[in-house]
Formats: sequence, C-alpha cells, structure tokens
Amino acid sequence: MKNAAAKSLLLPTQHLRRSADTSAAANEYAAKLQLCFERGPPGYALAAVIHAHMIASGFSPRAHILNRMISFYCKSSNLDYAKKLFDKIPQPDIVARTTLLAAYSSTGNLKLARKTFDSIPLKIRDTVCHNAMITCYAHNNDGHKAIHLFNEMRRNNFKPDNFTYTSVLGALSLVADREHHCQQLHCAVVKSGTSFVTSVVNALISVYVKCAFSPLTSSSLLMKSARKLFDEMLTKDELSWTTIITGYVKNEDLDSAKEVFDGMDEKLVVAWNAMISGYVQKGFVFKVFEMFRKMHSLGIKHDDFTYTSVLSACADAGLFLHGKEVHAHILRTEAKPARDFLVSVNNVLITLYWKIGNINIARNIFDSICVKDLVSWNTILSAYVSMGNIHEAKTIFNKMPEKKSMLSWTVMISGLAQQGSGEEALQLFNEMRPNGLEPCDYAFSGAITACAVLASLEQGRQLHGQLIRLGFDSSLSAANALITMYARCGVLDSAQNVFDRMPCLDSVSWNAMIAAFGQHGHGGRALGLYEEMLKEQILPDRITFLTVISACSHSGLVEQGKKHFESMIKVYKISPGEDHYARLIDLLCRAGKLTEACDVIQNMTHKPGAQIWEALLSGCRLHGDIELGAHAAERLVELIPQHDGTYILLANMFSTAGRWDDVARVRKFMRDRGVKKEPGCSWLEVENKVHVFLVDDTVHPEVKLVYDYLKELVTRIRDLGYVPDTKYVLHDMESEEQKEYALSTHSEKLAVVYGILKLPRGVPIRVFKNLRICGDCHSAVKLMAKAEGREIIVRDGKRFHHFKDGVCSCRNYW
DNA sequence: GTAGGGTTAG
Repeated sequence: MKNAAAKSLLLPTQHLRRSADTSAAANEYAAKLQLCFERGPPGYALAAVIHAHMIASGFSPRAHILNRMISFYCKSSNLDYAKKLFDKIPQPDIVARTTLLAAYSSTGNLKLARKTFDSIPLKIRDTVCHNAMITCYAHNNDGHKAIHLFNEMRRNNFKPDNFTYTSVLGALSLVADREHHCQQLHCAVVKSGTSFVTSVVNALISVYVKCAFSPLTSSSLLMKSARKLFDEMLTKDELSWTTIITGYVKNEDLDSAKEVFDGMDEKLVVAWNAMISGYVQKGFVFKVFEMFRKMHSLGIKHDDFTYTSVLSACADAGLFLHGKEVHAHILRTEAKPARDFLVSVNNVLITLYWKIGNINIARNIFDSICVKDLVSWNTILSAYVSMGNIHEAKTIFNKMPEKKSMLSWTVMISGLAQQGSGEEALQLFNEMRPNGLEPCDYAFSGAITACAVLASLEQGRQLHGQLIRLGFDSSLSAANALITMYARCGVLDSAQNVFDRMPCLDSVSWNAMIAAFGQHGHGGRALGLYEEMLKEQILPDRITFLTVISACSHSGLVEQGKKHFESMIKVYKISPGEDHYARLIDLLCRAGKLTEACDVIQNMTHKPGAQIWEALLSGCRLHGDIELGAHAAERLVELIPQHDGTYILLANMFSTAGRWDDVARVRKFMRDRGVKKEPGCSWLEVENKVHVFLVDDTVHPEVKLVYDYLKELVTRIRDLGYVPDTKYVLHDMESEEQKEYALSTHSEKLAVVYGILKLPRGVPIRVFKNLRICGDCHSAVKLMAKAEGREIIVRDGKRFHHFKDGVCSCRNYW
C-alpha cells in the first residue's frame, strides 16, 4: 500500500524536471506537499522524497515551500535537518521562525525555543509566535513566565486571540496564586470577546476545576463557577464534557460527575474512562467493573486507558483474580501483541503481578516492554523494594537509563530505610546532590525515616534544619516523617511541636502522633488525640486502630482498647486483620486476661497466624503460664520455625520458673535447627557519632572505662536497694556471682554508663536497643537515673522507657 | 506556524 501511495504521489514528476523554477512547478510541489500533509505521519516521510526531487532537479523553493519542508522535518523528528534548512534561508519569515520555535517547544528544549523567539526581529513579531512561546513555558512547568510573557505581549500591543487564552489559562494550573490570575484572565477573556469560543471556555472551566482541586480553596464554590460556564456554553464539544466530568471526579463529587455523564447523548470513550478513574480513586471497585461491562455490552470499545484504570483498581483492591481475568480478556479481544499496548497498561500489569506475589511474571512483562518509560523502571524498582529484595532493586537502580527521576531515588531511599538499612539510605540521599539532583520533600522523608530507624537524632535534626531552609517544612510527607523520627528518637516534645505547627494534617499525621504518645506510655494522651481527630472529621483508618489499640496496651487501658476494637468493626466497618487481633490479644495478655485472650482466638473468623501466637506467648511469659505458653510456642514453631524470638521467649519463660532442663532443651532445639539468637545490642549517639555496645562487649575502644565505672555505680545503686534479679539469666550457672556478672554485661547497661560518662549533665541520655529491655536492666537503670540525677531514655524493640528519679514512665507495665 | 480532556510508580 505504502509503495503504491508513494508512486501515485511521485508519478507526474517528469514534466517538473523540465519546468524547474517556474511558478507552475512551485504550484505542483505545493499541491503535492499538501497531499503529504493530509496523509499524516506516513506522508511526512514522503515529503522528504519530494524534497529530494526538488534538489535533484535544481528547483530553488521559495519561502512558502521551504517553510512547509521545515515543518515536515520537525514533525518527523528530524529537527537537526530542519535547522539546517532554516539556516539556509537568508531572511526567514515569521512562519519559518514560529515553526522552528514550536518544534523546540514540543521536544522540551526550552532554551533553544527562547533563543529562537528572542532572535525574531521586533517588527515581524505577531500574536502567533507569542502563543507558541507561552505554550512552551506551560509545557516546561513555568506558569509565571507564561503569564509574564502574556502581560508583555499586551503591553506591546499584540492582541491576544483564542489560542493565547487557551495557552495561558493552561499554564495557570502550575502557579500557586492561580485563583487570583484566573479571575483576572476571566475578565480579560470577556473583554476580548473570545468568551463564546468553545476552546477558550473549555480552558476556563479547566482552570476553575484545578483551582477547586486545592486544600486551601472552597472547592464547591469554584466547581459551581465551572458548572455555570459549562451550562451556559453555546456549543459544547467533546472536551467540554470530559473537562467538567473529570473536574467533578478530581474533586471527588462523583454524583455530579455521573449526572453530567448521564446527560451526554453520545458517550465517548474518554468520558467513560474519566468516570471509571473516579470510581477507581474512590475505591468503588464494583462500580468500575459495572462500567467496564456496560461499555462492552453497548459496543463501546475499551481502550488502553480503560485497561489501565481497571487493572489498577484490581491491584489496589487486592482483587487479583479479577485482575487476571481482565488481563485474559484483553489478550483475547485485542488483536495487537502485548508489547504494542500503551506502556501504562504494561506498567500496571507489573504492579498487579508483583502484588499477587509473582515477581517473575512481573519481571517478564517488564523485560518485554520495548520502550520502557520511567514509570516502568520505577514500578519494577518499587516491586523489588517492597518485596525486600534490595539486591535486585540496586541492580535495577544502577541499570536505569539516562536520568533517573526523583521518584527512583525516593523509592530506593525510603525502601532502604523501611527495610532497616538506614545507613545505606542516608548514603544514597547524600549522593543525590553530586548527581545534580536537589532532593525533594519525599526524598527528605525517606532520609528522615532512615534517621528514625538508626535513632540518629543529630542527623535527623540537621535534616529538619535543611528542610526549613529549603522551605519544605510545610510538606506533609516530610512533617509526617519528622513526627515519627522525633518520637522514635525519644524526643516526644519535638514530635508534638512539628505536629502542632503543621498547616494541614492527614490521617498519617494523626496516626503518627497517636503512635508516638502510645510508644512513650502516654495512653491517655493518645486516646485524647484520637478523640480530637474524630472531632476534626478525619476518618480513622486501619492503621489508626492499630496505634490506638497498641497505645491502650502499653498503658494497660484494657476496657478502652476493647471498646475501640469493637467500634472499628461496628462504627467504621473496618474488618479487623490479623494485626488488629494480635494487638487485642497483646492488650488482654499484658493485663493477665489470658483466658479471655484464648476466647478471642477461638472466635476469630480466620486462622490465627504467627502474630497472634507471639502475642499470646509473651503474655504467658509475663504471667508465668507455662502450659499455655508452650502451646503457643508450638504453634509458632510450626508457622515460623526459623524465628529466634519464639525460642528466646520460651527459654525466658522456663528460666524464670527455674526449669533449667527445659531451657537446655530449647537451646539444643535451636542448635539442631540452626536458629541463631539475634545478639542483643544497644547504641547511643555522642557528638554526632553512633556508639554500639554488644553483650559482654570487648570491641568498643573505651570499654575498660565503662566496666570500671559500671562496677562502682552498681555498688552505689545497691545502697539504694538494687538487688540483681538473676532469674533473667538464661544460662544455668553455678554461682550467683557468675549470674550477676552475666547480667552486668547486658548491652543496655554498658550504653547507659557510656552516656553518663560522655554526655554533659542536663542532657538526657538516649539509648536504643534492638531487643526488649531485660527486667534486671529495667530496675538497675531506674536507680542509675536516681543515683546520677539524670534523665535516661531507653527505646527497646517495642516502646520507650523514660527513667527519672528512680521511676520509669511505663510504671513497670510493659 | 500556535491551544485544551482520560492512565500507571512513592
């Protein structure tokens, strides 16, 4: 076909050869180029053939034909050649210059576009070249420059036309004070007489919609203005309908969106897609399927955008079977091969399959995409990160072509931080600037999370300082990370300061602050904040309830905790997950209500998993119920045989009861199965450096100093009533002395002593431990705080202990 | 020669 078309276009060229340079030849060429233009992209390539013919026949084209040629070369992305042609023109006219300018604009080359614009002599400038330059700014996310140029052109008496208004209105969505500009431009539109032009009104509607979509404005009022414009339009086109529908969708007013949608005579695929994406965002998955099926039955063909939305709905909602069905449906009904789908379809398929747990299929899809975009790379990257395969994630990260996006870095940084590799996360964060990328607020959130993991308060504070200097301190994600960081570093006041100063809060902020109070043993304040959250009309989510129930558990507020668990189900219609049950069990067990906990387990709808048994086991250890504890441990070993915590808890329980044979049996069991106990270690920050102590440490350079002072301090606290509690020794040792020595080498004691020696008086000592604090250390540190007159804060694996004047904030309830 | 809508990743 293509060849035939080419022949028909080229056929009558014989006589052109003879009549070069005549105006007849020029007309003939012009007519042919017009045909090429009408043919679309395949025609652009043919234009090059005609051009070759001109050159071969010695025809020297005039401005009009040259301009068309430049335009064709630009369209077929042969910009370099277009520029060469352009340079041959002695005095290019405004059309040639604007063509080139627009070509630079569409390839994202702002600098060259501006240079081209600046080189246009003032006397030949017109409205159109201004329009092109304004569009270029809009596409390069520089709304202010677009507005500036718009004002400048008016000052210079160029009359804005409908193109000008649509472009500059489009650029408005990118500026902060868009509402102000929007009103001014609306007036200008009315005065200019373009307010009846469909495209201009469409742009106005679109701006009102975008202004509405902002937390700082009254969205319903602005949506009403948009709707009024829409209703009063003389002629509506496809775009008018879809703009108002997506406007409602974006502002979460699906009812109004549906009302407009229903009023369309001929519903276009885009309108369907807009509605579907609204239902996806709201999580109305079954509405999504309903629309998807209805399209099919009405004979409206799904397109790649439809697939993308529907598949992402499945992935988000965890409806993996549905997702697979949709995938199968696509493969059945589409004639084109999978790799010819819009890249977004394949991207969302990657998400779907890794969420199913099938990273291999996800990887195959990724590998099969011919032209991967940044989203493809970032999706597979976050897939590996979320699955904890940091190794493969790093490989992908390093393989990413040309410029990684900001997102690639943030995925990697926060992924590393969440997986516990805080140091690597910070290292990567520090590599951003040398790579020419100024970290955004999300990158900061990741780095701050890393500080939370490392309990590195100093570095966290420095990042906070940078945030303020860069003006990111109002960022939600960064502030949320700061709350958690300060809380996890033991500085509750600072966490609350950040929370109190936030201009707007989301559920993550509330959850983080409630969790902070909970971990620090302020159950009452946690519940108070929860009540406040409800008053502010913030809907609690499943995370909220996890933190609320934990907070109750840490403070022994059993009845309240049970009440909130109930209300989660009955009032907020959130079905409890295993994690919720585990916290309920924990709440009951700590309070000694083991029988009630067992009742809950028996009445659970789903099979109890590891989290449940672990909560029961630690409750049994606390209250010395060996039989029940052993039962829970058995279940745990069945489920997660390699988990060291189970054996430790069990051994602890036996040793407390003095059943040394059983302790030995557990230890042998561990050896046989190759389960290793995670060694206890504690750390603290002194002068911006992290000092780590292991049990019975011999590695730290100043350990001698620590042991000497510890020995002296223990004698002093004995006078205050300290009696070493040797039931916390896990080994069966011959003498009490040996046992006492074993206790005295616990890492948390060493770290606390190091803090006493190194940190100036008046500065609280903040120690962090990977495992839970031992009971003997707990009573020793209480008295150390008293003897030294210092505030000591210990964060263990589960919560905080604030020691002061011989008491702990947990009131011995942990 | 110039403009405007629907999708995916944290």
